[in-house]
Amino acid sequence: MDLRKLRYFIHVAEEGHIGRAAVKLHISQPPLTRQIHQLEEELGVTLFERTPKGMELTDAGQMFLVEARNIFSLVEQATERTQRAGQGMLGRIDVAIFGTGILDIIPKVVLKYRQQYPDVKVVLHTMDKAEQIEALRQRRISVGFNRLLSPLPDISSEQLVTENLVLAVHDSLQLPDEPIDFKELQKYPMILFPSHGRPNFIDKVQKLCQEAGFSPTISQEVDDAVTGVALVSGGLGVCLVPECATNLKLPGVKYLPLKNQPDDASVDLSCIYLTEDSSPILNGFMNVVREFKGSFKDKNTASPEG
Amino acid sequence: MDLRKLRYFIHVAEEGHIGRAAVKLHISQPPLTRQIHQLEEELGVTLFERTPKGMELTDAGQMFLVEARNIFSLVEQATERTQRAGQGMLGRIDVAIFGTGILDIIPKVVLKYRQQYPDVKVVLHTMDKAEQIEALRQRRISVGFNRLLSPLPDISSEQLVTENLVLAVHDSLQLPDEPIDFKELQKYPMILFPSHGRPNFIDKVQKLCQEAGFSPTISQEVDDAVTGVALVSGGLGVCLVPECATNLKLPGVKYLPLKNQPDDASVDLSCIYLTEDSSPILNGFMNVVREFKGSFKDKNTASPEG
DNA sequence: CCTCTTGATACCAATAAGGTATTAAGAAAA
DNA sequence: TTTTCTTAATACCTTATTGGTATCAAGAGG
Repeated sequence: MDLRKLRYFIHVAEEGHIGRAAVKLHISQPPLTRQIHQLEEELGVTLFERTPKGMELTDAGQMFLVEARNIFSLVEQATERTQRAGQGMLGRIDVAIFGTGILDIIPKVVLKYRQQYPDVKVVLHTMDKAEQIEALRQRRISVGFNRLLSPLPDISSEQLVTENLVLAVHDSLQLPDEPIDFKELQKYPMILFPSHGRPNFIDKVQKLCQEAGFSPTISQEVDDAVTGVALVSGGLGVCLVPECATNLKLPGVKYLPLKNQPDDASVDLSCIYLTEDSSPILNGFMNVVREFKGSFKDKNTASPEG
Repeated sequence: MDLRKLRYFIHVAEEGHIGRAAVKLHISQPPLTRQIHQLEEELGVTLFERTPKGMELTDAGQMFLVEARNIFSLVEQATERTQRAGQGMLGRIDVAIFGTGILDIIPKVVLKYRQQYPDVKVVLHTMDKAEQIEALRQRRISVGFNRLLSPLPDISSEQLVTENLVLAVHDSLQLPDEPIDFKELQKYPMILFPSHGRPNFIDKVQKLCQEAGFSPTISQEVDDAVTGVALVSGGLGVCLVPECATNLKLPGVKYLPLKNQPDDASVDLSCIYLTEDSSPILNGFMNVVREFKGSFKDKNTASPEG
């Protein structure tokens, strides 16, 4: 079987005439006759009734015509889909997400990517830092979002944005709606997160407090920012969170900007992927990510308080 | 594009190794390398990552692998279906039916055919004699069942069975459950059918009466046997019907055998088809029809009376 | 009966596929 | 690091397949 024979067969069937089909195929009549004969012999089926007027399809020939057209349409589809996959326009990308990124930045990136690449299926996985790196190396994911990354040889990291920190406080503390001095933090019990995946945001906060000259009173360690703010809402203390967490509204919780904080009182959000991964889908995704680089502070519509 | 290249690609993808794939394909490595390159060039897509360990599919390559397998499965299916169509095992046959044949013989033939050829779709059309002949010539049907056919050059006819005639009478006539003399018919008003498609059963009955030496009293002409027997049930007269019509039970109607009837007091049921039609599906159908030839008198389980 | 059409056949030329020998390059082992 | 092994890639030749030209056989229509 041969796609050439199928193409020839379709033309002969449609023309009902070997000569005319040969003209349309830009070949001469004898080789076309031969190809049709070979096809019939290969199938063991008579596809045409030969009449003095031309070639008429048999029942089996009519069936084969339908099938041959199906095959061609599938071949076309395969070509097109493969080419689109080669351009990163079609396929699937597995993305790992973590922490407060999902409250603002990641959804925007994914939404933009889906608009630009509607035929790529985006699958999101929640993983902590260590899981992301392992999953990248095992190719279970192609890209991950994370914070506070230490450099690795096989994994590239692109910083997406740097976010200021804000303080989640409870109304009962009766704090004014204005920036709060970083040193004031020592007055309040603090909720810290996440409890695993070091070096992490807990280490960062403790380092900042040290730089500011005090040691924080730790009320509670929790797994994630949402839980932390939930505890703030419950009156268990205050909680330092990245600015994007202000999208999280909980009863009695408001977010205060900081003043007089240490210079590095901010967290980055980075995108990580295997350095050697040159797949067009990852490439397309990273191009979208790069469009967002540094643009979040401006675009961020979150009001200073919850 | 070429099915050979697709086959080669699938093997290389499955082996992940050009050398081993070449062995399985019973060719040497260099031409296989070349074919894969040609395929990639044709698609404009890199299908494999070349590593020192072998060939690893890219995302696009993985997509193409799925598509290529689909194409092959479709090619196999096309081959098989066409071959079965060539053997009359797959396809469609349009059959015309008419009159009392549908009460016994035709359903049995169709049932048997469906058992032997389960993948051929049988489409039944109700047509009178003239319509059948026109439809045959226009290829709208492949075969028709009919009675009392006059020979035609382009249409072959095979007699399927010859049926005796029986008389449908109403209980109110108080006739005994035994054969009735043909000449008795002149005593009763007769219902005749069909009113069109001459030469037909009406002509046949009138000829028989003439041979028996009387002229029938015509109570009513109707379109078909079912209507005729329905009128018998209504007490409008008696009705000569083929034996198979005894399967038709209507209130107050019983069927009496005849005695002393003219020698040709019977009707044939024939199968007609285009003489030049040599399609395997018709051939298969006619083979089933021939199995039934002459077997109906024995098999017919109809009791002498309704 | 002749002519015109059709597809089929025979033979040659062009193209494409396959084979052998060899190379370049990266990984693994010394 | 160097050597050796593996891998796919390349160059060159041979074989097979495909297409072209000329011609034929067979029906249909005038």
